[in-house]
Amino acid sequence: MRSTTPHEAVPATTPAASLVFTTVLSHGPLTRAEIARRTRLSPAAVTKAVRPLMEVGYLVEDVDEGARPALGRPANLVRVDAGRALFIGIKVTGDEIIAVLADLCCHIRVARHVRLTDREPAAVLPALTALVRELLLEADGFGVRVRGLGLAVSGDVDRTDGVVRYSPFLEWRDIPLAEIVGTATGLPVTVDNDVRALTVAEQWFGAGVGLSDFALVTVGAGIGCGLVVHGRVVSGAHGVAGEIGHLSIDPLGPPCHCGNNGCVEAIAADPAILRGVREATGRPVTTAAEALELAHGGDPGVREVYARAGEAIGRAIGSVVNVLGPERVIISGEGLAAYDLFAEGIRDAFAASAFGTAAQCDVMTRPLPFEEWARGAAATAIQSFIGSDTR
Amino acid sequence: MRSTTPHEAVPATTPAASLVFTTVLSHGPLTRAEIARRTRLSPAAVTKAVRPLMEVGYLVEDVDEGARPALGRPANLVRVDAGRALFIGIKVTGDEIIAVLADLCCHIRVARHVRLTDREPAAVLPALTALVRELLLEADGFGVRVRGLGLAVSGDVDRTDGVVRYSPFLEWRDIPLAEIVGTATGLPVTVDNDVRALTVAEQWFGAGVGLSDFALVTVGAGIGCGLVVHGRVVSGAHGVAGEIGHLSIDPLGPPCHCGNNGCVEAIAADPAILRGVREATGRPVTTAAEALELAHGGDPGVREVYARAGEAIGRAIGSVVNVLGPERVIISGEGLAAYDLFAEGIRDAFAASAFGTAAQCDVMTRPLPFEEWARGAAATAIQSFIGSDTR
DNA sequence: TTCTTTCATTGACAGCAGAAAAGAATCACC
DNA sequence: GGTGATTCTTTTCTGCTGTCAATGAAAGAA
Repeated sequence: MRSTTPHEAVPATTPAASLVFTTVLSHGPLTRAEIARRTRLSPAAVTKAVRPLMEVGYLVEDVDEGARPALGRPANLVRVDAGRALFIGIKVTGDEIIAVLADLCCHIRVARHVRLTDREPAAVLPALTALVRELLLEADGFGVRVRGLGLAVSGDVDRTDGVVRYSPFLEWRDIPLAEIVGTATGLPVTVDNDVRALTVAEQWFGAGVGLSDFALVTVGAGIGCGLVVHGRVVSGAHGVAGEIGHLSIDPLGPPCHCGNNGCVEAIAADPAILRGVREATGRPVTTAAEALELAHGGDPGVREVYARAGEAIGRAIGSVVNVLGPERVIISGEGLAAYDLFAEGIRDAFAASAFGTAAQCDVMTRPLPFEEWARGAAATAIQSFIGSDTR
Repeated sequence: MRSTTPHEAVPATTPAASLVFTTVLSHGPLTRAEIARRTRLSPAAVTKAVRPLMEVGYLVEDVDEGARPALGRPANLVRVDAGRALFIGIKVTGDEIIAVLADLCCHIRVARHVRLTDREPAAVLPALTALVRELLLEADGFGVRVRGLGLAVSGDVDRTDGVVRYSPFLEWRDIPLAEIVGTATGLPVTVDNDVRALTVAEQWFGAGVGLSDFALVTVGAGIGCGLVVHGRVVSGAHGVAGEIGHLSIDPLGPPCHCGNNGCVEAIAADPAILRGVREATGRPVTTAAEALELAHGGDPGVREVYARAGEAIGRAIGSVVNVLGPERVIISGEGLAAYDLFAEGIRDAFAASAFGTAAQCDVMTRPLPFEEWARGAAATAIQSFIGSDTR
């Protein structure tokens, strides 16, 4: 969360103001009285927090007369003026850069992406800054300033100083990304791990709103997991957390690149599924779409591969639930396209492995458009802009 | 954390005072300047927080002139007057009650235990209150008041309202323990799960001091795990967390009473080890001590049983470390008596299953005297007395 | 002795949030 | 159409907390 340039008009200066702002941001239009109840602040404190935020335009009175009480004076709704500020979110993968321009409510206004031929920082960074400049022009078109830039990178990322410690896909080591991009663009930059960024988006604007403990499981090229405990995203003492992809499910299972056998990723990630499908059918299947087609065509061997994958995911979720007891698990990721094939395996394996009341945990799915990763990056920028406490 | 009676002289009334007090409590004698640095309060704030605490006697000036700076005015050390308050901690198991009288620094002054013949609440509660009265008399002997009573019970315990939801060992359901014992004894009562209580003790007075993320793994009749994330003990949305005993290590492993196969508890808990030893030797071994003797006698089959158990524990720890990335894992519990037999299995399995930098996690052991569980209960009472923020 | 360094305290001050009360806007009822 | 009840919102006042800046205190160094 390094800000390379000071931003002039931070919406929330005091803890109470920040609390009020984030409450309105996450819980839609609210009356002042409702804000007071939710935040446990006094009504007076809410009034005093809301006023300056309205003066600078981040909050507005909602004209819509939605919920009036059965009795008494009608309440005035307060909501965030989404268009008051814009943010850029960027996800850098090994072969492309996805960028979005998002508003204060993290709604995507513009999405762009460019393919990469070279993953060297020297090649990626110019493409990245060019993309940022493009989106800054778009923002000018809206007549709104961009107040922050969030970057999401897979791997070991130190969010506090904005350094990419090691990203296996990009083959980057110790790149001070926040500093580089900050000086190149003049924007306040946040850098975070991609799954954590997605978790932030879910926590503030998605299915994690209002929950203090939940897990986000992503299924796709890899198996990832973002965790929110006590209302805060878990980073781990050494920058690693949520590594459920390398939970070992079956000591006799297929070998994993990590050196173990039967890791979730070695059973349920795209490459593992493709290999399974090739072995089952003998055909040279190379894309997830092809494999999916075969499965939906009814090939029992292929369906069995997906069923096993679902079971592995379900057991991994069961492990997370047993360890942390979250309120909800959100399953997302590109692999969700095959969810109908996973579903039964996940459900059964989860039910079998979750212990006691932990099984009451709500397991749900959530589709993930490809710009969602970049939206997660934008969410971290918004979070930083608001000055929320992420210690 | 229900207090049934208000306590008259809470040491810390303001957040800053509570912070200062807990800092001094955990980090031994400190100079005011050092407190200011650690808490990031201003020196003035420290002075103003310390004074009232000294006036009521919870903090005292330490006469020992320990660390004087190389230059400048020598610093005065401040420390907690351990003897200024006493607390009772009680662990209730299926067949006995263990109780300790502990001072403010959670040092045990007196320990008692009584055996139980009946685990019905109607039989246990009178024995419990009698034990409390005994310890209150002991406290009178010290001339110090008992300021709180902590109870630790295994199973699903709601610490916020002090209700035992379900304790399998005791066969208790929905017992409002805090209320009952509070009215019977007139003391402020806290009730918590036993492993969480032990975790609190470790966090405040043990190997977890100063760490914001660590795990405590207990090995014995069962396999338990207490977690501290973001500086707070994890309770789980449904009151269940740290259930690593039912992580499934091997789908083909021995059946577990939870319905799954190959749970850690079905491999590494005392009953599983005893069964394994019986199968390996054909002898009617019924106690952990006997099994241990056979193993130390060199029986290779028995040693193999312990080695497998160690491996299961190591893999469970690996799972926790992969998911949460704690700074440290503390292994404790009665089963530690066999640690020499577990050690290699734990070490190897942990090293194999921990992914990436998570493997840097410090895994250590800590012996656990039988009163330690009761000490944990006392720690929760101290925490509640101090008014620490455990939300 | 005088300066430097560090620790500790003091008093003034600013800011935040709560309490209480007043004002505002509506409905229900007579 | 008044009047009262009810709920939302704001205002004013007040207390508390923690920071700031200045001061005092206690050593060693020059």
